[in-house]
Amino acid sequence: MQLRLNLAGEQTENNEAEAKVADARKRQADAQEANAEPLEEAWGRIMRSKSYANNQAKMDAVKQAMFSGELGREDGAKGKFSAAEALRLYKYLAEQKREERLRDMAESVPDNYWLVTDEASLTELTHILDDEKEIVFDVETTGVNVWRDRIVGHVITAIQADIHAYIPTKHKTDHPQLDNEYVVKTLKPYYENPSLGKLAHNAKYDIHMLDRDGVDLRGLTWDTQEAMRMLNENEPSFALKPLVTKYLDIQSEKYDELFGKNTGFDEVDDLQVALAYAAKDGDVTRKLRDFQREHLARFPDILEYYTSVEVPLIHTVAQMEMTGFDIDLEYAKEYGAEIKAEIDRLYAELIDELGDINLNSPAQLKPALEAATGETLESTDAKKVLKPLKKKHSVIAKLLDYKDNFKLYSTYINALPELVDERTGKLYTNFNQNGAKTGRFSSGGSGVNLQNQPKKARKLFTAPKGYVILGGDWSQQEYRCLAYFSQDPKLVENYEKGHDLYASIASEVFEKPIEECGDGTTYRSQAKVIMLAVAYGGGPNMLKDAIGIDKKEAQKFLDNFFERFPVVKQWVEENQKYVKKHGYVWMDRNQRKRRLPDAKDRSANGHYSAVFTQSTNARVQGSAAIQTKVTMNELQSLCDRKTAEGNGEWRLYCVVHDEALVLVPETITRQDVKEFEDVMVNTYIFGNIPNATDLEFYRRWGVGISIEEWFNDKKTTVN
DNA sequence: ATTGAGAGCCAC
DNA sequence: AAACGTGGCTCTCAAT
Repeated sequence: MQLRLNLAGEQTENNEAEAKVADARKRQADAQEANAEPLEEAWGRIMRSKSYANNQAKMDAVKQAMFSGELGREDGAKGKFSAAEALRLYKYLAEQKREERLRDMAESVPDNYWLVTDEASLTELTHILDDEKEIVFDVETTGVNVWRDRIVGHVITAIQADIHAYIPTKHKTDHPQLDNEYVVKTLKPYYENPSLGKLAHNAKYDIHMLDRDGVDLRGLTWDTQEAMRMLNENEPSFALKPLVTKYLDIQSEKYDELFGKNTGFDEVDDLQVALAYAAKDGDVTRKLRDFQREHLARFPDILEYYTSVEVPLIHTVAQMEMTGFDIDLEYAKEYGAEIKAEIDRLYAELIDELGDINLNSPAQLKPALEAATGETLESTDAKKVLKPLKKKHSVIAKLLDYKDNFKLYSTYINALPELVDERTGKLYTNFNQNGAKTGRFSSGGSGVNLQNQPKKARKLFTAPKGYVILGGDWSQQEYRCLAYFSQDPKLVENYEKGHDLYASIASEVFEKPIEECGDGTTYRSQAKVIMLAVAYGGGPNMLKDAIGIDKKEAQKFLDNFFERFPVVKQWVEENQKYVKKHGYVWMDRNQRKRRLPDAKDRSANGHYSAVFTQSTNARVQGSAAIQTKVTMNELQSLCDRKTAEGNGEWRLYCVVHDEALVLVPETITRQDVKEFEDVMVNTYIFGNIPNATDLEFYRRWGVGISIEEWFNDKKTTVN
């Protein structure tokens, strides 16, 4: 869509507006004459309609415009004014407002917003940059997909000089503009200069886009989006405009509302409009940073953590995302066909038994299943409801089998190959370094979440030729964190002596000698779940579902645990007390908070609330996430160092909470593995609790090869 | 056709 | 005495 703008008629604008009003009045009069219903009456009728209630804000805008005479009825409108017509008029009104707004923007560009479209101006800008310590940068693009879209212009704010420049390079316009290659070449030394500080909002996006143009951005000092996640993880939106409106009281329209949802910025043909919009982002990003820095200064530990861990992590994560994933398409095809055949077979058999229903519809499935089994089902939840009935009814066993296969096929095996990028042949995902409110990563955005790939799907992820994946899994990361926080002597001793934690817990909780609680015993696996329940703040309901026992027994296990580990119990209670009093809890070394304001309110009426379990869980989960993040930055340094040694490229590959993977040349040595392990184990330690990590090689992710096995096989192949 | 809520289920 | 953490994707189903 091209934007229709007429900026030539500045002087005639008033006349135009007057003419518009006159025209509207005339049409309104014509229409009223046609059906003789006064506007007041028509609106009185519409306001009683359901449509009005559903679209009140829009309707009110139309109503106001009609009563003020700005807006009349539709062209050629006949008969009674209807709610449907009012809604159509809203669209017309919104479009008018939009065009008016764009005109205003173009006409009221501040003097310190520079449109740079010739070499002399760009040179002048670079001279200003030579004197700057810190700049804001932002790239405008054809869209929001970093793997597909391209840069169409650069925003640079020179903070000291208070100059906000927009350098368009690929706008579809008759206006002259500089060539992108020339601009990139000119700005590259500034973008890549680590001692010229850079601010941005969602810098990872711009880092990716610049990388596409061969620029390795360095010197990032502040990201206003990530900073906001430090200041308030409960913020409803982390987009620049809502934040600026909320905290700086600077109004700004959303991109979609100004330019349309699927409009690339290159389609903005009026460069004054482009300047007004783009340069403002640079301007407000700097203001937002100043605001955030002032507030974070009150929490020096958070500020220190933010600048030393979160900010460098942005570059680390961008590097990791750029690595991408090789997907074994052949294998996916074969394996997919196999699963599909199994799904079809099971489907046919199930339809025979249950009738012609949609097995994926819980609403249809529940009654059909009840009829076939004679059971009364609470839901069709596989884990909770169906699994316990699996042995009793073969149809349920079959259905569970079907569900497993269907999920595996539709979400993973069949879906992954579809998501491979045609340009590079790799699969990409987005990692959000503060996607979870606890500070954990989330992943997804392009249809693939790398953090919930089942083992069977991980087999599709292969190392490229000449490379192998090296993975490290922190052993019991969150429980070590729990031991550290609580300082429970039994837990601490367990980790200091390197004993089997689950066996120790089983022995305590079930009062059995440790010999009966070793690997593979039910006691041990149940102890594992109990520990999980404790760390996640789970109660008896969660535990009973997890191990398939009744609630009473689950409660007994929990009681036993807390009786045997009273220090853990005390620590959990302290967290609850703390959150009740303050409305938040701290992560490890006060690096960040988890704000749970409901805890303060709820305490007034004495009800137990989810925030109490969250208060313990957030501390454990959030502190573990800090360990992962600090270590990731070190792993990135290790990769850079190893790559610089010249024996092939090392790259960060993926992170899944307590698991970090790197892609390394298959010529990797035992000494290299030792260095990787050192980084995993020694970068971030929870006080007196040592870390441990399980290392494995993968040709296919999920099919582990032990370190010994790898090097022994190597020897035989080399010889 | 597109959108949003809810159910369900994958991971740690 | 109670009580169950953090995400994202696919599917259905109903509403535009």
